[in-house]
This record gives sequence, structure tokens and C-alpha cells, in this order.
Amino acid sequence: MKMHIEFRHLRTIKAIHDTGGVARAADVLNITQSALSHQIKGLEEQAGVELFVRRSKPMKLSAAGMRLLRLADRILPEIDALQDEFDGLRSGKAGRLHIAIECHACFEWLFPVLERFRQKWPDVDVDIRPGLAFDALPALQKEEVDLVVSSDPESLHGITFSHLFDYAPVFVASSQNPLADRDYIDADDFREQTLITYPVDRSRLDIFNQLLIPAKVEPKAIRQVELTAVILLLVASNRGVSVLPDWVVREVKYSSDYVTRPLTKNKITRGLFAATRDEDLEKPYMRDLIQFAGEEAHRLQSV
Amino acid sequence: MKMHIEFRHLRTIKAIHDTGGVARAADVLNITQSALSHQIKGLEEQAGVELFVRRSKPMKLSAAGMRLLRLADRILPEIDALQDEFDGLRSGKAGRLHIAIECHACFEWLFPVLERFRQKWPDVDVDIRPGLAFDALPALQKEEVDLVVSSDPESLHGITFSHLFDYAPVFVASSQNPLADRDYIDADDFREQTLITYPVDRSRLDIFNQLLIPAKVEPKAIRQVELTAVILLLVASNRGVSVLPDWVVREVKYSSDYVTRPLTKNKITRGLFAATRDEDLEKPYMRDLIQFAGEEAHRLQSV
DNA sequence: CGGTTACATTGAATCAAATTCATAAAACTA
DNA sequence: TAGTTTTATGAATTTGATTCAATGTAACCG
Repeated sequence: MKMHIEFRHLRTIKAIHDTGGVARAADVLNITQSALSHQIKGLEEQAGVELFVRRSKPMKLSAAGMRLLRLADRILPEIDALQDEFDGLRSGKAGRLHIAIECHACFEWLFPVLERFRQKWPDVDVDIRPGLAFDALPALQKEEVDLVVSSDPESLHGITFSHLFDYAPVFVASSQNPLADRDYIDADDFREQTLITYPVDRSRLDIFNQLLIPAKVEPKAIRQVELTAVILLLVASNRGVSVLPDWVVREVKYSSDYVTRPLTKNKITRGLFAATRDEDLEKPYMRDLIQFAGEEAHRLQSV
Repeated sequence: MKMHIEFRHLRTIKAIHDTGGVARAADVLNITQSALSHQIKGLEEQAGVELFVRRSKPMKLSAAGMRLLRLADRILPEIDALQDEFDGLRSGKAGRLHIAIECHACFEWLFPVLERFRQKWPDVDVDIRPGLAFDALPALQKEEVDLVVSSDPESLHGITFSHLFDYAPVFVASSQNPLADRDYIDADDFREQTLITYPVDRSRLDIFNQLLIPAKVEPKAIRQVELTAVILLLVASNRGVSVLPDWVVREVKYSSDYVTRPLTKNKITRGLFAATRDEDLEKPYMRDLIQFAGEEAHRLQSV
């Protein structure tokens, strides 16, 4: 009778030890004592070791049996815990939320959102992947990530774009800059400026896809900078100008070093979206995150 | 298809992850790909959770699947380790050696022996139980203990008494004691003495079963003391006399506080034995212990 | 002791579930 | 798109765990 150690055996060992006898254990496990006898025999054969001392009648665990019992005590609770986790997962308390963000500046509002989120959903596995290196939406479809922050909704099968909030890309420049006294900024104004942007393809930058590309305008120079704080530093010392979302520039609006101006007379406005798989939208924690994001953005923009 | 989580499933999960695909995993596990497919399906049903992401073709573990994988990585090595332990146990490297000693004074030579023993057999679970409270030989038969140190070999089914060494019970007294100048001590000499013994039944004391009981002599008084050191203390201050094994009195033989004298003209000699279950005598560590005991006693007595 | 009871083992029969076989469906590749 | 690889499915099969019925054995008790 070839046999592997199985959880069944661990439960058996534990039951026999707890009840102090095969007969009683069989009762607890709802099988016949014969079954247990066979089971033990098989197990002892496979282990090559006597698990029980049979000299006394209600038989007791041998040294090896005790060793196995200790293993059972360690392992069985783990299985149960896993089951609980899965139950939680099914009922929507636990889960995974790996976020890909296509926009650098989004960290600004995302971190506070995630902080709040983690309070409420401690069992959800949260992670952020700067989604600049790869194609975020296919990754979403392949379940490599669970949420993509994007401002370019596409019609994709199985993917829903939930509107988070609107924002305005805002022109930022040093107060020393000649453009500082304009009421608003137009595409042509960039011809003589050094434009500082995040290091991503220009098709993903609002300033290009909303203004410069349609107007076929090329700035005098482009400088790519990773961090928002550094961009602002360079702008303050008039090494260039930049275009940032309003929730970022709100902080510098009242500093005398900077001026902020709307883009175009009508002020460009864009929407930000959370792309998720359709089925995930059912999950309560997912709806929560989307709501939190809207609230946080509103809070930032209202300052 | 009702199904419990089993080790089989853990192995499956691990194999699929390692090989990166069901088909390959099936190969490794030497079962058909179909079997695995069924297995996974059953497991997912029972767990109530999707374990794999099927959107891409070589399918990948989902979040829940990863969780299960982590469990597998934790548990499977434990099982293997247990198997190894059992193998070791079977091949005689590991085991249990619970010793019951019926004689108090035996600690003297037993501790050095066990120290040496533990160096050589680190995987053997050694323990000592002062076997004075219970009947040691039945306990040996019931595998409650594995070795009994005794000086009264009996013919018992399944039990072998291995001779460890011989020793002589020796009379000890204060050098102030009137008996101090005798060449040897006889039973009658005890009539006017306070005899200090270990607190056990007199039938288990050499002085009684070898000398006083046959001679029908009763000491003037008996005082029971637990510790060897205390017995010697009392003897030194002439509060009584005692009879101790030669390996104990060797230490005091050259102190001016004590005298030691043989019992009877011919000097009583006794044997000490290790009682074990017959089958345990095969075990290499058991033979080793018995040999060590003989050597250590020899060393002590030769001082 | 001898009889009674509780407990454990055994072999054959049974039954459930894991696996295989044969085939279909789906996804990737070129 | 054709061809290949990978996974899924349903029915047949096999494996092996469990039960049944009977036997063996240690503990218990007057």
C-alpha cells in the first residue's frame, strides 16, 4: 500500500493524541476505527518508523509519533488560516491592488489616498509600479496589475475607465520670466522657452498632446527631469518653464518666486481616470479607492 | 468534486510555478496534464478562489495562488526534513534514550557518561527520570523509558540486563567514630549506629538486602537523606554512618575527616546492570552508552 | 485466575475520487 | 491565417481509502 504523508494523517495523529486512543479518534473524525488502523499502518510503512507504542492498550504516541504531532500542530493551523484568508478574499475583504501610474505627478495625491486606504483595508496587498516603462493597459488585462491611472481612456474589452477628477495643466514659470505678466499662455509662447518635463514620451505629456502638437509648435529646448521638486527648483531659478497639474502647483501659487498661468484663453482641462478590469469594480475596496482618490484630489485642488 | 487541500496540491502548485506551465509541471510530477487540470479545478472550487490567471497562455499564479505557493514553500521542506529524521531514526542515528535510575548514587558516574554520549549522538533525545517513584521495569516494557539502571537483574520477557561494572558498597564513618579502627565492618557493628541512607525502600539498599536483613540486624536509628553530599556532611560530623558505592567514596578516601572500610571480611561486591528492551540492544547508540558506562565507572574506581 | 469488556488488527468487499485517455478549445507564433 | 503550444472537458479507468465482518489482545474485575 503505497502512501504519502497527507493532511489526513496529521489530523489523525492529532485526533488520536487528543482523544487518547484510536477508537475515540475514529469517532471524532467520523470514520471507522478500522479505517484509522489501516491509515496508521500505511503511514508507518511509508515513514519506516513506529509511530505508536502498542505495548500498553490505549496506544500512545512514540517518540517519532510525537515528532509528527509537533509537525501537525505547526501545519494544521496554517492551513486553516489560509482557508480563512481565502474566505476573506472571496468576500472581498482581502485582495491585491497593484497600481500602475502613467503620470509622475500623480504620486502627489496617490500617497495620501493609499495611506487612508491601508487604514481601512489592511488585508489588501497594495503596491505601486511606476508604469512608465511598460504598457500598462495590456498588463491590466493580463492581471499583472489591477489598476492603471491614466488620462487617456480607450475603449478596451473588459476594461472600465472610472472618472476620478478633472484637473488643469498649468503653466509655471519664474517670476523673472518675460511671460510672467501674461494673463494666459498660448502654444506660440513656448517657441522661445526651455520646457522642463518628466522623462516620458511626449505623446503622454499634456502640454504636447493638448497644445504643442496640435499647434505644431516646438519649444526652444526640452529638458527632462525626474522629480517634481527638482522641476520646480529649476523653474524658480528661471532655467526653464514647465507645465504641471494644478494639484501640484497649488503649493507654489503663493510663493513670490513663481507665477502660474492658465494654458490658452479657455484654460485646458483634462480628466483623470482609473482603469480597472470590469469584474474588479464589484470589489468594495476597489470602489473605495476610486472614491478616496476623488476626495483627495478635491481636497488638494480646493486649497 | 469534493476535495480537501492536500500535500499533492502544494506540490502541484510549486511544480507549476517552477516549470511555468501545467504541461511542463505534469511532466515533472509524472502524471498527465489532464490530471493536473482536474486537480487545479477541484482545488479552486474547494478554496473558492482563482489560483491562476488564465488570460495569458502559459498560465500564471494569481495573488491567491502566490499565497498558496508561499505556504507550500514553508511546509514541503518540513515534510522532507521529517522524512530525513525518520530515515535517521531507522538507521539508528536518532532515537530516544530515557533512562530510569533506581539508585541515587548513580548520578555520579551517569552525568559524565551522558556528557560524552551527547557529543557522539546529538540526535538522540536523552532524558533521566529518577525512577524511585515508580516501577521502572514495567515502565521499560511499556516503552515509557528505554533503559533502567539496576543492580537486581530479573528474568523478564523481552528485557535484557547488560552488565555494566562491579562495585563494592563501602562503609563510611567519621574518623572520630569508634568503628574507625576496625579492619572491616560486620552486620553486628550497626546495632549501635545511626545509619544514613537514601530515602528509598530498604529492600533496594545494598546495606540491607546484602547484610542487615540476612543477619537480622536493625541499626540503632535510620536517617534518610536525599543528597550524597549531605550524607557525607553528616557522616563527617559523626552524626551517623553510611554505606555508599565505592565510586562515591573514592573522593573522601584520602580526607582525614572520614574513614572507609570494607563490609565483611570478604568485602561485599555487587554488579550494576543496564536493563533494556531486547530490540533496543541492536541500536548502535545503546551499545555505545553501555560501553561508555563501563569505561567511566572503571575510570572512577581506578582513582 | 477465567470471563468480560474495550481496543486494535486483518482481509475482503466496497466505494469515492484521482488519474488517464481521447478530444476539444483557446491562445500564442510566425 | 495556419500551425503549434497550452489548457479544458467528459467518460472510462484505476487507485487507494474506507467499511464490513471477524479475529486477536491487552486491560479489568469479581
